Amino acid sequence: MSTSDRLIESTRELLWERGYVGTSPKAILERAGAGQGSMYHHFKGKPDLALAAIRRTAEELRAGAERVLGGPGTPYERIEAYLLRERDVLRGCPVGRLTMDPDVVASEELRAPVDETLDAIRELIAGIVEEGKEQGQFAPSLDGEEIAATVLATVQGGYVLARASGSPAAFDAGVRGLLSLLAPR
Amino acid sequence: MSTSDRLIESTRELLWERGYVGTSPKAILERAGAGQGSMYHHFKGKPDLALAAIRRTAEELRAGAERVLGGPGTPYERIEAYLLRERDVLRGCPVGRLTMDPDVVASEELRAPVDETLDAIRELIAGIVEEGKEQGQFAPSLDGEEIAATVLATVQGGYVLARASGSPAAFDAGVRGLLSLLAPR
DNA sequence: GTCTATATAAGGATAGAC
DNA sequence: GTCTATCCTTATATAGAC
Repeated sequence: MSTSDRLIESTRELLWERGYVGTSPKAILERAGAGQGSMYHHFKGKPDLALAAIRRTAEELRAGAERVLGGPGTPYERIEAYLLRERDVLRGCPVGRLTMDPDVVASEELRAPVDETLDAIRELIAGIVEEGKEQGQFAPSLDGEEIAATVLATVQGGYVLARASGSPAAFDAGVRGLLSLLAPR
Repeated sequence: MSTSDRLIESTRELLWERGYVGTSPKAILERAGAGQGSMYHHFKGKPDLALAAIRRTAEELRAGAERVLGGPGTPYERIEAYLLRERDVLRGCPVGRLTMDPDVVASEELRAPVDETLDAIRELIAGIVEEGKEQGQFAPSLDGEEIAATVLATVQGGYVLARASGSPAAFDAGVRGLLSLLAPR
């Protein structure tokens, strides 16, 4: 792995663990085993490196979600698979957590990949819900976009509850509750 | 307002805006219009002051939620009132956001009020759902604890989606989606 | 109780040698 | 491309005057 790659990977880890504000160039360099010079040679500075890291993380998250949501099964089963997917619950969402970072939200550039990723996943789910409505699996009264927002929010909020309590139980409970509401009878 | 109170209030604001990691004593002092000495006279340091601020914020949030959830109406109506309650969506939840703060989660003391508050609200909602089941307003197959987690998660995750997109729309969509799933027919 | 030094470390970046 | 040296600012805390 190139030095540039190691820098990006270290930044990704730290952004996930400590967020943008809580991540210092020094910590990144130590984790990557690189010196100051390397970082400022490959990147303009902390925001530039963070942008590269965020883009890579966002891309990965999106690809994973597309894989699960695009899998086999009925619309309900695909949403179920997404919700029950294996997750490192207590670590939270590496993309969603960035929305609590004031400097990320304040930067049009840093926020863009976060927004686009969550939006893309939302659209995917919305399409699946509409599909389920056509097939009679979901009530016609449901709105695809709204349910998609509910699904994503339950996941993102589940991380919050889990981290507050220090246990994944609350995340699982929220997901089960949502599935019980969505379940085709 | 006493100096001690001004320090706590300034800290509350900053914790909400920038989180624990992103809040410096210096910023607190400037906002409170106090000097270094005052802060270290009234509090042992940043963690101690933050604890006082978090406790006050948590207490307020809990009281507000209890007021809305304990209001008049059927179980569904009370949950609806909670979900549709006026919120400063783009600012996010002053308590929930702390779960993304590594230093808060790492501290048993700082995390406790966060956990207790969210848990208390969860229990309140769970009780209301059980009540609704008895009254036949909610399906007997629903689990109060699970639905409560879903409701809270939708709110907490709604903030994430809203902040990602820079608009409250996603929060509102998630809430409407959840209400459409919960709606007694 | 509050203020103004003062202190040590860390944050973030640049310069220039190799 | 990478390293070390250096720089200025901020973070967090202590000391001691008023």
